[in-house]
Amino acid sequence: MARSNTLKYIILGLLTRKPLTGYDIKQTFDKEKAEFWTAPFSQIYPELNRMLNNDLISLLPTSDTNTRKKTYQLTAHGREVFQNWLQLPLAASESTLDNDNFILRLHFLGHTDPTFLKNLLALRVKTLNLEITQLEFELTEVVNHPEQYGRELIIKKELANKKSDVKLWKKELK
Amino acid sequence: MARSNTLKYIILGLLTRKPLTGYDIKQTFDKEKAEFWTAPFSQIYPELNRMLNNDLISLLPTSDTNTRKKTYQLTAHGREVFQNWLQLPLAASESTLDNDNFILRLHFLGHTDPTFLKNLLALRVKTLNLEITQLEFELTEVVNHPEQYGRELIIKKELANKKSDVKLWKKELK
DNA sequence: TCGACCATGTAAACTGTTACATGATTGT
DNA sequence: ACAATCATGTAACAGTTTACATGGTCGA
Repeated sequence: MARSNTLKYIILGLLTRKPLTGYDIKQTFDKEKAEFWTAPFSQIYPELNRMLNNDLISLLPTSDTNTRKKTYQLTAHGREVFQNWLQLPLAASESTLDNDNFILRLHFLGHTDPTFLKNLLALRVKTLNLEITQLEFELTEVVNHPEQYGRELIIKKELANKKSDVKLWKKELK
Repeated sequence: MARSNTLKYIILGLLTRKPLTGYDIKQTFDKEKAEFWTAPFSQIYPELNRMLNNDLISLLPTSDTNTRKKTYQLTAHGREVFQNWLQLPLAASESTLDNDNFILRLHFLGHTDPTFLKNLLALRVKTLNLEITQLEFELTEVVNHPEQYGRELIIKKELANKKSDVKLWKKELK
């Protein structure tokens, strides 16, 4: 996922909830990473400084002067950039939504915006159905090749996963 | 998956089937990528030259001198390196096998080595069960946080996927 | 002859990982 | 006093993507 600057948007997303330090952000990654993402300090701290320079975040003023701790909060600009990024996949007509971009956005949603959630789920279901059609086709091709038995198992796994996802999101859309 | 030099092993794996050019390898990626992997020419060609220098592959002698086409085949050394890489996750006791490393190895298996396939599947099932336990726990935590509704959905999706995988691999183990 | 596809590469920029470096705070 | 954890960073390296560059072959 090069060039998409994912880390920046994850940090923005985490800061929409509450102000955090770089250390807090790393803790959150370690706790939630299984379904999500991870990044080392050496990536987080430089990114925070870049974001500070770009006016996406600002230092939370603190009376505690004798500590090196830096707590960051979103600026108005940062909040706007994050909202635009959230909406991005829904902007283009005829668009699709891959799993990473879907998961990334879903992660930050609560119960507050059910319409947006439904749009996101609907677009993902549409994309999944396209992928399922393609995989069904690939399966018919590979069954004649016993030397690609491993690949056949992978396709079956992917099909089962995607069908399970469609079922889950459709349930949520009701 | 940095540092693990995945591309090298994928190329070795593809060449176990038959000799290929860099262009052929790219074609294979494009065709099989959905369940698998992708890489641009700018990554493939330099990698092939590195592998040639390391005696993992060699140029297939061809009478066709007036073409720039380069067809590569595995050397004995390359074949050995690939076999060692395949077995790697099974070597350590108390090891686990993440999805990427599992899929990567599974992709190259045919019907020829059912024992190895079963060992691989068994290790993956073991790992999946550990991950499922962890996700069940995270789910009990997140249900009290309506502001993390999106994350709750992600955990549910991951749980459904992993349980589906366990079912599929256990069926294959019988 | 012209466009699609075959065929191989280099350069620059970006993303991500590992190793290294430093020092403060908190609990036992 | 000592260990664990809090807290912030730099440097070097590895992997990946995008843009650029070049030329051959084959069918309509």
